[in-house]
Amino acid sequence: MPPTHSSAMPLSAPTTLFTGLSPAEIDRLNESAVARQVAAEAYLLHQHSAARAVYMVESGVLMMERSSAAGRRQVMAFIQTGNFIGIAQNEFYEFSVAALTAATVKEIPQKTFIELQDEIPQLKDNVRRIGGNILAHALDQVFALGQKKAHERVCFLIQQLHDRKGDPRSRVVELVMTRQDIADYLGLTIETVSRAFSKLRAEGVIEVHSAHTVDILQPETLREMALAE
Amino acid sequence: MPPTHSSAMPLSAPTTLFTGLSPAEIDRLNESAVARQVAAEAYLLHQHSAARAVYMVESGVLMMERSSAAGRRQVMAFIQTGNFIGIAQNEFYEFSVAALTAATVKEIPQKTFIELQDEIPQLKDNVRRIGGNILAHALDQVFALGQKKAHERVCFLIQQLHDRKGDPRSRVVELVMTRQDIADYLGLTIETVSRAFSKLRAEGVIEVHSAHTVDILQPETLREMALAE
DNA sequence: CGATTGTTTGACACGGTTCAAAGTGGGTGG
DNA sequence: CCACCCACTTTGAACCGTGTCAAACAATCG
Repeated sequence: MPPTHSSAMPLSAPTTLFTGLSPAEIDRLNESAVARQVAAEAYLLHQHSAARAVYMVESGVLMMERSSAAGRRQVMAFIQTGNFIGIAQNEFYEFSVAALTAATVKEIPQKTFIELQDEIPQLKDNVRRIGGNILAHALDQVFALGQKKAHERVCFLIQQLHDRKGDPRSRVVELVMTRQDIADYLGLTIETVSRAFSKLRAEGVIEVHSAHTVDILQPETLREMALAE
Repeated sequence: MPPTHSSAMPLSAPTTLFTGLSPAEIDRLNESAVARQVAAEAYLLHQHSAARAVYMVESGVLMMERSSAAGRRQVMAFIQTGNFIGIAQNEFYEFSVAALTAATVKEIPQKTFIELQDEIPQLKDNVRRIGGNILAHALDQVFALGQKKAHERVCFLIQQLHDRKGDPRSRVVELVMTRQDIADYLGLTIETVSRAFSKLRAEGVIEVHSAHTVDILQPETLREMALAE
């Protein structure tokens, strides 16, 4: 049976670049990669700069954002261990990527990366799939911003962060980002985000331990609100 | 010099699957393709169905949409001649595609399409680029829904439709879709969209010939509003 | 322990939605 | 060909959710 909704179904086994690769192939990929450290608050890459590399996140949390000339900022994604950056780019990056925490990434030159795909068919498949997942994520966000109320968008984010953690039984979600980052991700203001958290707490859907840790008390309610059912 | 913003720069020569291909290669692609007619109002494909083919639009206008269990609908894109459908999909379509007008498309089985990319390197590049454009479109929409006011979103759509027409000097834009479609694309209601058109008309930015034809009177103002500068 | 930054809460204003009604246009049948 | 009808669009008025402005509160770091 097909999923009822893309975001309704956490990926059971998320595709990485290494999925299905032989040890030898994994080695080849790793040989082409250079480890890079990114300090908290620092930028990994900037909007409009030439897209020369793709990145795999090894640790830490980063944030993909886009700013207009007027200074309005939209956060496009929060990026965690196992996510990829720059896979579906043309010659220029369409966004900046900043580190929320100290992070380590592996950098592969775009040219090398494209060549490796010709030599490793399975890698090409993985890239295809990851590209599909990235687009699916963007479409989920379009739906959230276009159709959902403030508290539903907050549920959408909490659910998204929860789904990415391996264990579905865990009910604790860490919010590494600030309220401003959340607001800019969901197309809201700080105050509205804060009120949405308070409302969900008052309704008993979540518990807010600190501003950066929430407990999910009613997973089913959260999920419904996140999907806007 | 890099573009100031992805949507600020209409693609000078939009990439098609055929870009840079030899006549023989174009023939091979065409041999694998089956022409299909889609009647106005009919669906080309449905959300959650298995993604078995990719499509090139030859004529007509279609609409990509996603609906939630609650019946809320988000229009993801308006698709015109030269656009592609299903290029960046995984096993299931994440959206439905309906025809606004009678349309003709070429259908290529996904499997064949993937194999052809192995045999025609330039085709692989084209697919990469088209995939990048599709993601860029989605990111533009996220930005619009997250950061822009109603009248700016309407400018965003008008500008987008204008940029896709070949001739940048033409100041006429045809709106094939209904106000409801526009509303669902921009995350607004019919009434708000209608009021936004009236406001832009009152300000002299556009002229509304009929509900489905507008004249751009102040291209510069329109562009600024569309970009939210 | 104070200072600074980030978060929550409150009061009010505004933009967008909702509900209602009038206006417009295209198509059909008389 | 005109008149009617139906669907779509526009406009109006009241309401509500979110944004804005302001202040209290909490947490973090020196």
